[in-house]
Amino acid sequence: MRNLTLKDIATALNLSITTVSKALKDYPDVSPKTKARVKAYTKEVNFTPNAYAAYLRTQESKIIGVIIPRLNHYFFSNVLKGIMKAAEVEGYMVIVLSSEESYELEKKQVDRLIKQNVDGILLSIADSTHDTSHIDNILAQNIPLVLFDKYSKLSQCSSVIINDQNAAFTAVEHLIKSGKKNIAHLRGPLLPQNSIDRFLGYRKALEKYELPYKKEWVFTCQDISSDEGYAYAKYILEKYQEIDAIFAVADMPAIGAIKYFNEQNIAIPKQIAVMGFSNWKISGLITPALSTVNQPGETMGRKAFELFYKELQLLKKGKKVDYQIVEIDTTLIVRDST
Amino acid sequence: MRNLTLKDIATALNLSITTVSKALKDYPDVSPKTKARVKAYTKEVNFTPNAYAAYLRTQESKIIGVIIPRLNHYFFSNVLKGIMKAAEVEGYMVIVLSSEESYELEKKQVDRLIKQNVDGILLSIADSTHDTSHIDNILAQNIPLVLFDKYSKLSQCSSVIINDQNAAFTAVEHLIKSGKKNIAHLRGPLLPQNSIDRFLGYRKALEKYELPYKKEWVFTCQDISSDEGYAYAKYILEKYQEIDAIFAVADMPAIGAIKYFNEQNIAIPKQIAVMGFSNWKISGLITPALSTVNQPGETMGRKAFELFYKELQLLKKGKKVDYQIVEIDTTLIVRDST
DNA sequence: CTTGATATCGAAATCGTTTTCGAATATGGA
DNA sequence: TCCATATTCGAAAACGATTTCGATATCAAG
Repeated sequence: MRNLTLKDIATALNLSITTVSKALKDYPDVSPKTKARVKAYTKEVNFTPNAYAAYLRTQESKIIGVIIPRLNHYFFSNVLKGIMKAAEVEGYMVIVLSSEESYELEKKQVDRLIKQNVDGILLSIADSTHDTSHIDNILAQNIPLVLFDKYSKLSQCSSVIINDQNAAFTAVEHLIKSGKKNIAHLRGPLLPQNSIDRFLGYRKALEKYELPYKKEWVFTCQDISSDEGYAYAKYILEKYQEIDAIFAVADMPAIGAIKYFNEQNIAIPKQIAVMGFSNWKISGLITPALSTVNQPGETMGRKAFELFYKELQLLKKGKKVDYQIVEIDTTLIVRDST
Repeated sequence: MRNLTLKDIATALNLSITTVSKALKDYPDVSPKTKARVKAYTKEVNFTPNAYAAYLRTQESKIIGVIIPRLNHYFFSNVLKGIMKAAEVEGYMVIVLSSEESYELEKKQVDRLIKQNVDGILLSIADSTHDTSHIDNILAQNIPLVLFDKYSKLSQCSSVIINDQNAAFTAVEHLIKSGKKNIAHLRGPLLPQNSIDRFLGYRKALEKYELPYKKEWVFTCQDISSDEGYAYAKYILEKYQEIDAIFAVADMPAIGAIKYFNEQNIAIPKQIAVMGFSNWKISGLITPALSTVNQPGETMGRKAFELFYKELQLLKKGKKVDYQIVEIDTTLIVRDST
């Protein structure tokens, strides 16, 4: 039961391969009558041209590649969802790869996608990525590239991001306005821009409201896990009893902290408030429900695809494409933990 | 900066396209010397044959398609991870599609994958899928197919599953052995086999330990959400105070129930115990931590790919392939909610 | 009746591999 | 020296679509 080919259609309709192909693509030099005949028949037998053969002439694979740092990660799953929905509308397939937060693997995955001749690459860089030669490599080959969420200030390409600094500022400001004065920060690793920006937002908020910044109150989460949050919560309770609020770089550490405080019967938010970041599904389900910053993953994904698609159209027309940076709005979500 | 082709390599080395191709594929009729020369050069210039052109001859795309019911779903993310890791080892790319639990969309996605000429399809059927003609269609075209987790008893094809009935039995048995006597069940929708089997496991456990089965104590979760769990928990507390344990078809409803009980200051597990199913990441992080059944997603994904790969090898050799059903072990995870 | 324009179609080249089959050269034995 | 057999290579035909360009048919105008 081999797939049908243009030739099959042509012989069945007593036409040439050329005419069938043209009819399907609405070329002006085939009569409306034959067009209708061809289209009716191809619909009847459910024919669509072989994608790979088409690629060989057009050099368009109608496939894009997406690399995310982690697969089982609520936020990135949502981004994927946004990408796929948008891709489907334009008839694109999505190949998904994971870098597992490893720079080496990320380079390798980029290489695989280039070899696969995808029409574009959507990438969220790994925390451990410290140089951008592989990214520049993509750009050098004129493959449309869009970074999302985890971007790099070093590379000159389209990106879809949130304003981490402002979002963090707003979150910490909310803690301050609710009366908290000694606010600790569970920050992310030193490398990714997002960690840096959220940390800067935290500092800026303290500064504006003239609260003390103490670097002992900033704790670094290497892999942004709940375990780290749990451990730091314990440490804070033992060592810095004056701390009355925690702003975490992400929901996971915040949830870990809440778990520990629950176990110790610490009143949240009365004795200590906890603020997360990202608005994972889980954050609304724990007790107390976690206040956090909503980071609209699906919207980011959709935007990222749209950016790619626009670039591709320009590229096909031979026009100059210059990169664009889209900032997605975040919102503060106040629940019971603050 | 066009990609290199065999022709480029051939002219550079003063050989024919044929010889270069053969050298790369270790044909016996090219001398070790030229083989070495070709391989050294292709490595130097980082050449790999164009995948789509190769497809045209070999009819192998080295791409598989995966359809899952939901993208932002911890369990399926883990399955994806397992599939991708295994696929990568064999040089396969993975196109991911989502059916969003819709039968119509699932049919469409299957169709897209067939049109894309993927080498195989890995599928977890949607809850709303009520017939299997699209699945039979895959099989009819001789495309290797592996179902995972959400399978159907109707289709004769390879599957990777857990023993839902046994797993549920063990979970309920644990509730009984911990002294609970009036056990309610938040079941899934009526259609998917998994819901049915978990429900049957629940009944079997009650039966074995001679506990009453009351159909009023079985509540159906249409979309297996935390909201449903929350609502049913409230209903149970108001209407059936004698119920002292809940076995949920999945973690989400269980977590919703716990949330409500926490709000009402109900002692878990003393007054009412709660058991989930699937072992989502979140279930260990709430308070009290949720007892559940571990469903090893990554292992399932890996196994599913392996099954596909084995089938493909047989198919290529023209051997008869008959389908296989692999059962993955689950384990009971006892935490603080029981 | 010729000419030129227009509408409709098809032959053939092309994309980059793979693979069959035949040609050329080298090797070895009688 | 000559033939038979290995060894090593390349020409060419696929794979299935797209697209350029030329061929034919039709028709109106001169």
